[in-house]
Amino acid sequence: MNIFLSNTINKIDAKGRVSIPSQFRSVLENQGFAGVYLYPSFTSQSIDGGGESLINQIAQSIEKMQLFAEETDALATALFSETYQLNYDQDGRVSLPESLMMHAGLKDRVTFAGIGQKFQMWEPSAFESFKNDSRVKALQNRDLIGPSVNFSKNNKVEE
Amino acid sequence: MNIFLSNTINKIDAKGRVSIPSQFRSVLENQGFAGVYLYPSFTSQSIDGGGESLINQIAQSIEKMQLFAEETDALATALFSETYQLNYDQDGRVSLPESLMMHAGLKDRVTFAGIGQKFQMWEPSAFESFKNDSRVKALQNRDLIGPSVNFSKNNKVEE
DNA sequence: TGGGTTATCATGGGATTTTATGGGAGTCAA
DNA sequence: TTGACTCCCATAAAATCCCATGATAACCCA
Repeated sequence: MNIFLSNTINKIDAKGRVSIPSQFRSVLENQGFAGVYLYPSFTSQSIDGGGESLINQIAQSIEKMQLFAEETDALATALFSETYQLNYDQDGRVSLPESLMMHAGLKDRVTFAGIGQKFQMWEPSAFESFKNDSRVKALQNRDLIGPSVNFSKNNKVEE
Repeated sequence: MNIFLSNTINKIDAKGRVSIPSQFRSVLENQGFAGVYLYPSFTSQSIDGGGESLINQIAQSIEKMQLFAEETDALATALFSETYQLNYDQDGRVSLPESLMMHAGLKDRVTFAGIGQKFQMWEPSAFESFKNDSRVKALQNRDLIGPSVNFSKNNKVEE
């Protein structure tokens, strides 16, 4: 598999360890190494995560921006200084940094949600409400997605 | 064959396994790998399914959008976090996630209905009533399809 | 054309493997 | 020492593999 899909809830144990879901690990390992990059989401109370290719994409888009040096630096600093590279052990577990736990309001359980190029980690009940809101927005914006996802209005090629 | 056609009812066994109809499997394998992508339909109480090409289309349209936009995350969450990639075993069976079973109201039997680029999975009796409605709408809108599909009284886009 | 033989397929169930998770023991630094 | 972090092993539950069966469909040949 090469994109992050589906969602699961895993436990954070007494030592602060969490298992990265096995399907996510196989995506990560396809990208090059047995670990994750995590940083606090800019837009929500969750943690964004991904592998080599996510980090490369972000680095590239920062380079491409035609900004004054200071602004680019500020963005890069904001992003990278809060980004952690965590290698998981042979059981597939990492221990989360305090600041990320805080940002997402995590206690003893965490929802891993695959969203394609990256995944997010949420406090489970917070994720539930976000998901419901997302579904509503997606329905409103379904034209953006394109004709291929036949998720359409009057549809019906059916029979 | 490269599109999904016709419909069959298969059993969900005690372990929660279902056989993907063999004709569907051959479509899927033509697309690259021995598995399905499943997600809850946005518009009905059913499960949408397809192969590589369906998921690639979805992924591409989302990639085209901007990386940090809030809307993009919401859209990607709505689509991907509820999408499951299930590789079927050598008998052609998958086990369905709880949340999909719930969404479609499945118990011990499921109707697979081919609708071209993708297929749907329905609780059998729910599918029956949906099919009847669809046929009425399809007849009303048959001009939309174009002259090439001669989709006359005895219908059948099939074959 | 009809009848019998072969494949193919959906399904049941036992055996094996994977996965998430708990906890012990070792390492290193303050 | 104490705490943070590994590495390693144990376990239970879930997913997957593998084999057997019956039913149906496809095939073949007189």
